[in-house]
Amino acid sequence: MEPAFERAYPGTRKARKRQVLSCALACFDEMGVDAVTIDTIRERSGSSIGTIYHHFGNKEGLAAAIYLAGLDDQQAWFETALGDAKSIQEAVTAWVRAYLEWVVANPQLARFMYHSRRVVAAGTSKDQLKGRNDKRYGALLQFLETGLASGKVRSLPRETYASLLIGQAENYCRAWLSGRVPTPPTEHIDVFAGAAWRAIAADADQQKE
Amino acid sequence: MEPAFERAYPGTRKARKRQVLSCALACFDEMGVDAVTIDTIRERSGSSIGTIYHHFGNKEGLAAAIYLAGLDDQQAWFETALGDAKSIQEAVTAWVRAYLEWVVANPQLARFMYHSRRVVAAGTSKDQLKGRNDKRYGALLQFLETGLASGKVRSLPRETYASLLIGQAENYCRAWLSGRVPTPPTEHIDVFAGAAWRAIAADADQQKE
DNA sequence: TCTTGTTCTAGAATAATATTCTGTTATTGG
DNA sequence: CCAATAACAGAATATTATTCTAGAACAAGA
Repeated sequence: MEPAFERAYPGTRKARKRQVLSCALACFDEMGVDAVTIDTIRERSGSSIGTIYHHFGNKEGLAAAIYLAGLDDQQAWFETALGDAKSIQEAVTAWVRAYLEWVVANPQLARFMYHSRRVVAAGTSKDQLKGRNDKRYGALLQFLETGLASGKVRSLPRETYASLLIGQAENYCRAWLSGRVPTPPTEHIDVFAGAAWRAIAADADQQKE
Repeated sequence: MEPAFERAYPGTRKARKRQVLSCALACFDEMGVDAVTIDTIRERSGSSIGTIYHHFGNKEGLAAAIYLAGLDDQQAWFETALGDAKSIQEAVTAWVRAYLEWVVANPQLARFMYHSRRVVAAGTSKDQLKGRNDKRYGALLQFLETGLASGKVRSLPRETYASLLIGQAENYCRAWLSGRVPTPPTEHIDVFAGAAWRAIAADADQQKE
């Protein structure tokens, strides 16, 4: 059972709900969201139509529940990641590492979330998503500000930093999850942490100290 | 009418087919693939159920036709992009520029393709997709080999180069297409071309000349 | 120009699927 | 123990995808 679902819906009372979530995720992952029928999920989870609709309202609600549980799990994962970082470079490395490790630890969920952001974004309030996202990036932003002030970080359009930091790693994770490359992202932590740092680091001769 | 569809299905005889493709893409883009019904597309395109199924077989076939037309259009776009590049750095810059410009020129198609790779990958033969992809990256690979030999390019795991080159730009394009950042990617060509080059460039003291 | 086979168009008929509804059974709080 | 609420189940209904049949437009050879 995925830790994300245990976290989102704990207790024996919610066991059936978790069971449905887990089976639905497996189905979505194997066949793609819109190829999966409610009846397939019902059969695989040993549940019933009524139960599924009671818990999730409709198919989109089911997808949204999976997505939001995944988002919360990621957030919890990241919250500990930056714990003891002393410098911006350490923070970036820890961040990239946490990103790659979460994907490798939750491949089905990661694949689903990459492909379904849109589905959920439509149904959920934007504020809710934005709030969670801010929390995810919050700690890193502090380091970034400091780094900018000290000249360690290259001055670039604000809106591009997130892409520069995580884009390469994300692209590789997508490739791995879809089988286009064989090596798990975690084996390239150094590569992607290094690339992220070089993407935002100032040139050597521009640093102040 | 999208150039991609004119290219894929030229001639007056295929006008209806293009019309359906274009309307379907607009519907998919506005409502998400699985929220769109065949009847919506029929109504919007002023066509008929029979016509749609005659041309595309089923809904997935319609999505696949859009995807493959987009892929061919991208490929044609890229084929001219590297034309007069003299060095690996110029090639990387031209490549990133072409990538960003295509996305900005074809936002609906780009959004659709980012979200539907999986849908199509299932239905289409992998060789077909791989062949097209190889062709897309082919010219750039030549430069990469040369750059590696001369020491201009950092030695890294082969499978990571593609992600290092295009990951940041792709991430920003996705963010722009989903409204999370306001500025069109083409206004940050320098940022992303520079980042791509720094991601794969060897450190100054490691170059041979 | 006719005619013959093919492609395109159309919409009614059917099949598959999502969702609602009604009733039953467990669980919790008082 | 007794409501009140949540969970569960599956039949009934509504929505949507797909198939089927048939006519219209078209291309190419006689």
